[in-house]
Amino acid sequence: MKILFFGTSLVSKLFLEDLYKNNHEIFIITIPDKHALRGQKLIYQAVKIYAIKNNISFIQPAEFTTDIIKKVGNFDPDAGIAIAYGKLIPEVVFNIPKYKTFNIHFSLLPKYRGASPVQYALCNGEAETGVSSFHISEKFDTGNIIIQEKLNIDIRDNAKTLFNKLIPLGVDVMNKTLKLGRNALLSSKDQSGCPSFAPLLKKEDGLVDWRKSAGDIYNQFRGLYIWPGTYSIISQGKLAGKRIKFIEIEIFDSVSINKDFGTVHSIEKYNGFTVLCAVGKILVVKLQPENKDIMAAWNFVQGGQLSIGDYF
RNA sequence: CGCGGGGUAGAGCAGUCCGGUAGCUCGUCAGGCUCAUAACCUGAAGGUCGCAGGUUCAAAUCCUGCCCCCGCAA
Repeated sequence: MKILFFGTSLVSKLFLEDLYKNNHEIFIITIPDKHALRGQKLIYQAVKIYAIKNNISFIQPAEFTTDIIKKVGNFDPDAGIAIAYGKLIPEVVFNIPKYKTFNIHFSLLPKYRGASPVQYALCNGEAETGVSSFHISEKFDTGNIIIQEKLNIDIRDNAKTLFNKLIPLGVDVMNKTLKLGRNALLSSKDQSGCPSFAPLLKKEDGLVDWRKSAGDIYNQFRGLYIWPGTYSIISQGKLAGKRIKFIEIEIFDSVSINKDFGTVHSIEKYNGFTVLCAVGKILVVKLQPENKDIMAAWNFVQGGQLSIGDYF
């Protein structure tokens, strides 16, 4: 099949890989290159790197000019697939392919419409999520559902492990949807149920609120595991004012009711240290101080960086 | 030339301003104590203080150049 592929990130690259291996003829639309990390280096996104490596043709339009639209039309695609593309696709473009364009979304739509469905499902402590394929319409994530498959979320799952489960399922759903071809258009149904939203995450969403319960904080940690991560800022102690990123945490106790939430409560030999939450305690196992490498929380304590009684 | 922090024993840090025997908490090894231990006691090993120059009687510390790591911002 001739496939028009909209994608940018690592996740979309994994879908692209499957399409490429299945010998589809692919034309990629990905986002323009973005600025830099610490120095000023240009970063190529995963999809672009893969496209270059495998000599797949791609374009990086900043906007869909008539010229771009003409190019896409010349490719004459059978189907369009959008996965983590990162920009809104105008109707004139997503309607170009014969069977239109569908999207793979990692939630049971209409739940968790938006850019971060996996993360939000975890943050909310959901026990179940899934993958939906749907026809793209003008509004984000509102199109008609083609295929929907469920997946259980394990209590130990974090964003990384859950993505690892959802991606193969998503690839499967993508292939099934492709196989439907024109029939996908006929069989798709309106989204039913109460919609909820999972907007793009911001760095600040990673700030831990110790007034919450240990369970809620742990869910937040699971959800934001890959990005932006969870962090807190030391208010009182040797490193007052410094930011600490949490790399690995556990629920240490989920029942105690605490008044001095945010306080370092105990040092657990070799394991790390505990912090009081409004309800329960969190054990910090691995962390990354501002300007430092990732280290075991226990080692952090060894260096005298944090003591019992200090607080976030 | 975006802003900033850092490189000292296997780990995490102090010491650097104000040059003068390389220190702390752990780990490791040996011995002791103990029914026992990731507990306690005693002892030991382990460092070209990121690299290269310079100043000095003397440099982890002051000066110059370079390499590497990281946080933030975008």
